[in-house]
Amino acid sequence: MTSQTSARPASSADVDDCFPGEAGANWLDPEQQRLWRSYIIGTTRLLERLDRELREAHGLSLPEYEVLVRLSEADNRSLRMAELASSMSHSRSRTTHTIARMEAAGLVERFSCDQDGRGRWATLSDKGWKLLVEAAHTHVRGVREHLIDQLSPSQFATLGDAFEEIGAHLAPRTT
Amino acid sequence: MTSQTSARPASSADVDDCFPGEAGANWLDPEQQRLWRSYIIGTTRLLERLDRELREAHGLSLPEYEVLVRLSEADNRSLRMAELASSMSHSRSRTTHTIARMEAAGLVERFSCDQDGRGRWATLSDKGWKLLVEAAHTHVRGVREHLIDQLSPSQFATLGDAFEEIGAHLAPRTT
DNA sequence: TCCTTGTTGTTGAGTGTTCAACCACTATCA
DNA sequence: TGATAGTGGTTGAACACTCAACAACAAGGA
Repeated sequence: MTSQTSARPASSADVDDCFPGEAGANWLDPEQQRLWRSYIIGTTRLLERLDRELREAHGLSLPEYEVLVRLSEADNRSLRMAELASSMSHSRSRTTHTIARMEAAGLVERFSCDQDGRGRWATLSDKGWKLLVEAAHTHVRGVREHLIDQLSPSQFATLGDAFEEIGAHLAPRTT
Repeated sequence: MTSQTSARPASSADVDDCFPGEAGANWLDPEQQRLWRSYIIGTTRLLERLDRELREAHGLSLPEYEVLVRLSEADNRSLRMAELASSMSHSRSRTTHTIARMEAAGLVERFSCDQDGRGRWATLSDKGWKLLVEAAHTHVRGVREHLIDQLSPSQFATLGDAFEEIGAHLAPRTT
């Protein structure tokens, strides 16, 4: 294993020579670096694991699962493509491709929109609903086991609230 | 915008009929659902933003930047491929592809290993070092602006420690 | 020595995402 | 009504990642 520092390009002796006069460059201190790196590694592993478990048990990726969840919550189990995209913070293009695949798999259907000739509805099919009902067990168990059960309730609450603020601060994309 | 619930497949009236006798299925409660979804959205936006800022300013993705950081910290600015992979929790295959691209761009070099005929060293080139020195400013500014400055110090510390535990609990892959 | 097993790293095919361009349509303003 | 700008959604190519298979070598025992 390697050392746990980061962000500042290096820690060896000759480094200061390579950042001449940049003492005021406001680097992360070692503790901040450690926390940041823990976050990156932890998130990488967590999302990878949840994705893998869904795939192996149900042939569903984590983003696909999220699509099913959002459609299931919507009126008539339907959402406009743009709504669906922004609710997940995905690009329109990505959403189109994802829904196209899921439609080919029979999990969702698409319908043109009467009120707005440009729009399209994505609707959860019965097959999609049934798959969601099954996959939800796997997903929830994973979130508990790998995330919630690893933390104290207050840790988990702090974590969620923190990302609430972070997400709110980062304006949604428009691509 | 849509409602903020999740994980449990739906919230409409007929849902309980669809989960017969599963009151004991241990779903996430509404607050847990909210926290979980905040995390997913926040993380999606944060990583996407940091990646975009690096790309636009330096033509470098966030994973590529992390490669540069790790190599810069290592003795002789070099790491074995497997070490590099595991330090980022990436697969060997992914690391091979990433390094191949970065080698083509002149940012790293690869050398066979004398002690172990199977092994290879990835080494940071001068060009890679120079790019890292530049990109570090962008990256650190982004981490501060979008993450650290949005949180209190104790929130940030809690977040980092939480993911330390989460990451530790999830065994590294072997693929 | 030979055989077996495990490790390191690469490869190419398949899959998912991004990006830029585009068409169809709506909204606004004159 | 016509012109213009903006929005919703799709497309295809380029790019990044996963997965399974593989080649080369190491390690250890018979």
